[in-house]
Amino acid sequence: MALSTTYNPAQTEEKWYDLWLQHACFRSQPDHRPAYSLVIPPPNVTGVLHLGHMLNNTIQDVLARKARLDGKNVCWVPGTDHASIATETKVVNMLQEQGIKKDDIGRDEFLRHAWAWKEKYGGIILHQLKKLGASLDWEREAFTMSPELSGSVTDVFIDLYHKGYVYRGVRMVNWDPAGKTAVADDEVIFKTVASRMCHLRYRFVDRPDEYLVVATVRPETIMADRAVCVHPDDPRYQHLHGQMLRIPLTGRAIPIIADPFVSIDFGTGCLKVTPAHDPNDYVLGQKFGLEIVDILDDTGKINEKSEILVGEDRLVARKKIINLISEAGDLEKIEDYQSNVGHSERTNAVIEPRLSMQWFVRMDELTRPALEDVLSGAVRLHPDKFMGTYRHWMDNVRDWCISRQLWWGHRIPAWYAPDGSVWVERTAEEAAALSGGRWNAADLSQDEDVLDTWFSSWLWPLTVFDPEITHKTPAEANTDLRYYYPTQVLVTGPDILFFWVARMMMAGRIYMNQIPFHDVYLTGIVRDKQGRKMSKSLGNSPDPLDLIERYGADSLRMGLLLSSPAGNDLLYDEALVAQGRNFANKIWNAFRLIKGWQQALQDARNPSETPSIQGDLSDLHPAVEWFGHRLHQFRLQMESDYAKFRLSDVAQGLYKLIWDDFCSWYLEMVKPPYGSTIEEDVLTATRLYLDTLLQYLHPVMPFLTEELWHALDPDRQDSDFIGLTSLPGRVEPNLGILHNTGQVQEIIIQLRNFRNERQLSPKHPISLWLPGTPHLRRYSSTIARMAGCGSINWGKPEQESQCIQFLAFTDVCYADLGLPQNSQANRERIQSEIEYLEGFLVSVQKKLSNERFVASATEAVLAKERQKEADARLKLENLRKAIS
RNA sequence: GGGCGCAUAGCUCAGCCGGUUCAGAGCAUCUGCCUUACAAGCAGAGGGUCCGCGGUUCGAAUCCGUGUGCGCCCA
Repeated sequence: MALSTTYNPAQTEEKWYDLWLQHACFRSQPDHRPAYSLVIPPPNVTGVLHLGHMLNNTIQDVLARKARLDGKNVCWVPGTDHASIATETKVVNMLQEQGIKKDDIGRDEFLRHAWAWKEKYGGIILHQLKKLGASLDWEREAFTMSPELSGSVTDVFIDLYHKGYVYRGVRMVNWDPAGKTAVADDEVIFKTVASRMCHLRYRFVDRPDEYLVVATVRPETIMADRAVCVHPDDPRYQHLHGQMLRIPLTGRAIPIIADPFVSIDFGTGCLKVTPAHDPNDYVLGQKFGLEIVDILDDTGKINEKSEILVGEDRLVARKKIINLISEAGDLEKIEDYQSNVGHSERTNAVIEPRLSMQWFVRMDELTRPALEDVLSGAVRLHPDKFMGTYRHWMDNVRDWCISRQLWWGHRIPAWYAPDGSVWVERTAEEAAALSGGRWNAADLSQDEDVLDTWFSSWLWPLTVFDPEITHKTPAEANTDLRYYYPTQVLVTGPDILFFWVARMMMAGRIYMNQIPFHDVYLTGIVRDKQGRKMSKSLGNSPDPLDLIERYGADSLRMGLLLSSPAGNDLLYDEALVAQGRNFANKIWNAFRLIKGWQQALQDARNPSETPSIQGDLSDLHPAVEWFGHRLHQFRLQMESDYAKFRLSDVAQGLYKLIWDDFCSWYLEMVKPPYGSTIEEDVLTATRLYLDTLLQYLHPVMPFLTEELWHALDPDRQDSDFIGLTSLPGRVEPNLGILHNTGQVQEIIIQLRNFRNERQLSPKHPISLWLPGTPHLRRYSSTIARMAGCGSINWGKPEQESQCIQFLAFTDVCYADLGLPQNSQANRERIQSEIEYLEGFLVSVQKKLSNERFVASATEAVLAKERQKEADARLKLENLRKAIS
């Protein structure tokens, strides 16, 4: 059977994923093994699969598969998020295309449409992750609005209400006049917009010829002004405190107040205070007991309280009022101005700060443990540079507005009686009961609003395991939750560190009195080569499924991982995926080579049945012994990288271990001379090494490794899986052996270099003189073959002047290139090396003779310096001997 | 305006507790190779005043201050 020279991922990937599912490889149930659990950040049901998902889920899959190889009971929970506002917008738009308006069909009918939409499109993005190889436990798939999870959201609202954490109050919220809903702070996008700064004259009540000039970009709100504020230290206005001004047009009298909030040098130093329409003004209003007058309705139109321009949209009113003020002679001037204006993430409407009755969660007490868990290291952020930002946010957190004027979501379980009293319970009946018989269920009407989506997803790591935990004590948690909680690690983006991660920590403390995860791995954002975010409108986002089809999932995973240290943005370039593909191909060809050796051996005689090495390892090719220790050494490094979540280093390490150490060195070293077959024990060792490499690589490239692991040993059945094997124990490498082979490599590299410099053909024979150390003698035929040496001799050549000398570590070697030797040039080369070493030696000795250095440096540093000194001395001695 | 972070080879980055055989990796570039696994490959090479300035230190890419530039979050 001739194997293709290139690896074909398409043929293998689907086969293995199906087999993995058939044999429930990713299924997890509590047992005696240690648990390793992680919950997927649930993608929105409206989401479109993009490279960010690929990166995020590759990382999770790598961690999950590595934990399986470590013998852990791995449970990776899949699921989706109902994404209240995004989904509602989508469904509204869909209905609009059919000529249906949300308000015409009513809540129940609308929700029927929404559920139908969710059933049709909701799971697509999640299940596309199968193509990536994601080892999720599909039997645990969850949805934030499933009956079970919805029940817990309602419970939490009721519970926190009765505990006093949830309250209803008038607050300044971000009002989206197009969506007619309050939106959260994080759903507001600030854009720089060209606007106009209007300087208006506010005339004094008792002397209409005099006025103060107030600068504002929102002249349409002057009717709601209730004061003009100046800085108490501003000398221009100090004598005016307490005097009265008239608002232009309406003529209403308002006081001049003084507060240090106002910046003296901004505008004219006079700030109009509009408590109903600006968050800062609201605070001032509270402080000074100002009346709150809201002149906008919920669609952003001016209402009757304004007295003028009633019914106009606020943006239209702004233009009109400028003319009116100008006609009244109260317009001082207009300047162009750049202002930051909040826009709704969903509708793009200009956000209005607006006072309204909303539900809130009091945050002060809840943030404290969530902050302490991070500061104490109970929850570790990777990379930890985000701790500063995290702390700042937690120290300045405001109460959380959790009500949304939408239908798609968890409806707030609050019931209003005709007298306006509120009863918070699951059903109208329970609410009536709570009222102590004052009201019947029929008297009560439920709150029209739904809860913020984060108010459900903050329960995610709890309720995917036990949806009833919210009305139980931690000790009463079900087996799953007790076994899997806290989860090991959460992989998500830093942009939702607060909105989601911090809140999960709060919920975890409340309901399990435990952190929800030990580690938080924050991924970067995938950007294009120019550093721009991937976006649909730019069209710079490649289709991940198309990439998988063309390059294979393994290649995509490897490519993404190679270039994405934790927390750093990833500048995506298709060349990365191609690099992954080339790597897959490299391994494939290494496999072909070994398979070829095996075939040749089989043709010659029957290979042994059991893959175990018969003789003493040291009798075999020295490279066999070396690579074993190289694997041990790598293993320790890999474990340390995993422990520090340095997955990019894991991937890079594997890349170099396989490409350089295994393919370029090991396989070339043990390659049998042309025409002869390989030694059986060497072949066996090589197959075992490849087996181990496949195991190490499996978390990163699951499909390829599964395929080759089976192909390498025909005894393996379709029901055996590399992902279910266990990594071997860790062994300390023998550094002496690694050092010795390193010297061999050094010699070969130097000779290749001489050859390249002089443009000598690989066939051009070189004679070599090496120190007769045992390891060099064992490697002599290998060196001869790999460096293209006709002969290898020991010691010093007789015809020294014919040769060039070079250092391999501390030993001097001689090579006769068979060319007329320019001994002068050679001498100079050695001489300059000696000079460098002498300089180096002096600097080391200076250090070692410096009392302050010896006194303050650690023992390890001192030992290192002494070793440097000894090495340099030895080299110098050898070099001087060589040219004397 | 406030807070946080970043600035190392053409590009993307690594350099942990300060110690000079550590200035490194991958990619890209250049040179030579169709060498019996792989041209999606093989063998080599070049390339950096570690953003500027000042300080601490026996010693600074690494610590401190400051300036500049960039990014993110908040107002």
